Amino acid sequence: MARPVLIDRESVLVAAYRIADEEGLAAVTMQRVATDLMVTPMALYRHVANKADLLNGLVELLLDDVPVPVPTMPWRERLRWIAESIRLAAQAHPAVFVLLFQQPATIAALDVRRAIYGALRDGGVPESEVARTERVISTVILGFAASEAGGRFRNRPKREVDSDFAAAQAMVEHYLDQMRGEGATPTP
Amino acid sequence: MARPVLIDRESVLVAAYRIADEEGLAAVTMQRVATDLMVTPMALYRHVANKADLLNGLVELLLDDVPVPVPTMPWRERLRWIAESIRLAAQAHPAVFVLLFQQPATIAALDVRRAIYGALRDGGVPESEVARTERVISTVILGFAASEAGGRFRNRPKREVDSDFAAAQAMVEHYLDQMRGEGATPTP
DNA sequence: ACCTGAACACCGTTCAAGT
DNA sequence: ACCTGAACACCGTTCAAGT
Repeated sequence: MARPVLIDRESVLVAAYRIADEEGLAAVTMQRVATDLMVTPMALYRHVANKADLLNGLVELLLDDVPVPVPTMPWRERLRWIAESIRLAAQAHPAVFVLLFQQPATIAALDVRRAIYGALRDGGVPESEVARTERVISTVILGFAASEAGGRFRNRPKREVDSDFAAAQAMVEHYLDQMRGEGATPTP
Repeated sequence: MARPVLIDRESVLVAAYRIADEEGLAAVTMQRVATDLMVTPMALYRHVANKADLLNGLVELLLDDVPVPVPTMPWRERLRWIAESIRLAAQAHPAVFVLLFQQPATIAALDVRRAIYGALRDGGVPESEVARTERVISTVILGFAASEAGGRFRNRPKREVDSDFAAAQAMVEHYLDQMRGEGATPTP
């Protein structure tokens, strides 16, 4: 009988993801991932091209963990939901999250970006300003989440960080109201 | 005669800084730094505690490269100057800049933070709001600069990134005007 | 097709030894 | 005090070989 398949790409990524979450990126080595899967390090190379490919896979896994809101939700709530989801993902997977900053924005988080576009359009942001507005507010939210994930706020009490996040969100919302133009309908 | 001293902490950091700038963080190894200084890798350990200490030293070097504005400058111009300086430092030293996100905000950039505090006070931000306002606007500017340094915008034309930065700055300035309160003096 | 054994060039770091 | 030689346990990655 043929030998059973021991691992596949997904099991490799999941094992690496768990190591990153529990012990940080430095603990994610080919040898360690292999050990956890009870194979030799060389077996991994049939499922990931190399270590860089493995790390890219982790970012994909992270983005799959960011829930996208249903389009029936009011647009403002959708944006708040996305911001909150990104922050929660950063808190749950800080090691992987910082890798997001090394990836082109056009590749990472396609679904999330589309959801933001939809909310901005429904909010009355002119089509010509939708793309830029998304880039600017995404940078603010990602910057905050990455600061938290990377440890920039590690010496600050949680309540303070929470209210800083609320302040950043308020800043974003005010910017948004400007982008919507003066003739836009008030907050739905 | 005594043998001449070959290296010191500063020469080690400067050599590593140059390698990081020219070839990225991955090229910064103890062996490579030692080779450039024409000593053995073990010689470095008399001047830096270990590799983590060396990387921390690079962040200090980076922050020394961020010029702080003179306090005679109008406060709004001081803030713009700082934001611009941070962005330029990120562009000049992208590899080292991303390390800033791994450091507590309280340790890194003490001088820069003090300069921002001063500008905010001169701008009429109430004392009780100075610290939080600094944290929020620093996060926006650092987030933008780190996005650029990390390559999140690498697929976008330079002009677009420049105008995104201007938009982010406008957002920050608007937030600031709110923090200054309604009775504050108009833009000096 | 999938995994292993052996091997390579590199890592960071230590310790005792030299000057 | 400062640097080196030798050594250690680890990296990522390749290639030929096994099943």
